[in-house]
Amino acid sequence: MNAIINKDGIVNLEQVRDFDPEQTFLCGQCFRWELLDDGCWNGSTGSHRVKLLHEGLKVTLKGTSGDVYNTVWLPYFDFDSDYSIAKSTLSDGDEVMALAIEHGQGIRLLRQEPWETLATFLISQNNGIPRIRKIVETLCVSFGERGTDPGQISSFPSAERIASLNEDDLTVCRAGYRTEYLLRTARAISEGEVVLSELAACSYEEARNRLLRLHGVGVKVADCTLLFSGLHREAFPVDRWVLRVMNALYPGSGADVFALQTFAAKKWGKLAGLAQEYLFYYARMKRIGV
DNA sequence: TTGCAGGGGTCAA
DNA sequence: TTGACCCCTGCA
Repeated sequence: MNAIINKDGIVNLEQVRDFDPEQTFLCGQCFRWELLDDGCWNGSTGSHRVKLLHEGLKVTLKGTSGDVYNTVWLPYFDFDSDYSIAKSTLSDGDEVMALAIEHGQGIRLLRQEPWETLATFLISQNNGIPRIRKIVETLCVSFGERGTDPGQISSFPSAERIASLNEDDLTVCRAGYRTEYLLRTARAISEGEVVLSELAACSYEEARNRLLRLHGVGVKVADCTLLFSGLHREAFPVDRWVLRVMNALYPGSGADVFALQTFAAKKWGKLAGLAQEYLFYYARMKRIGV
């Protein structure tokens, strides 16, 4: 992949393989990217915003710079990873997986900002996608930092910013009982009870155990946080969808979360999280397990 | 219009 | 292991 960096805030990427923004943004790992009328995707991570246009093997990023691309967007999109090796490893001797990869060939696992990922999946629990998007958007618009240019979106509020609020302030988000989880977790993070930047250096099990100390964070939210922030790609989040899908595609793989995660760890190891995304996307497209 | 079930979980008993 | 939790959406 080649990156051509212009001075006017535009980065042109050529020969971008294994990337389809629709598949990547709509496979359930993020909730803030939106498709605009001009065909661009508008999104953000941390305090950085960008517009993305995808045409064949070309990707154009607008509203950024060479430095920000190299330090923020390149790792965010996981563009420095070669997915072809992972794909051939996963599909070797596995027809189900080969088919799933064919359908979701452009999925990339993002490396999202850990706090934003944690907070978003805290909000996602027992909730539907449109409503998750609405709550996250209200949170950002109400408490994030606003971009200076017209059409730019608000950034995700920091843990410290949310920790400075109270439950009444957050009622505007209409998150219900999740408000308490968000507030308590934001306070715990800002007080250093769990240091998110240390999780990458921990083993997967240790990282997960640390997240589980947070009030409102269970196994599902912890695994989503570790997988979708790129901290531990072997995480295999199991929700009711995954449970149904796995039992439809791999009969006997497990009747509960623990059994399924054991199956996934044994079968896919460090690639378990990626395998899950291909299977999940495929199952949703084909309405398998519905 | 109203009522009800269910949603990509977690906590506490 | 089970019910409650907030609140929105879809459906009858």
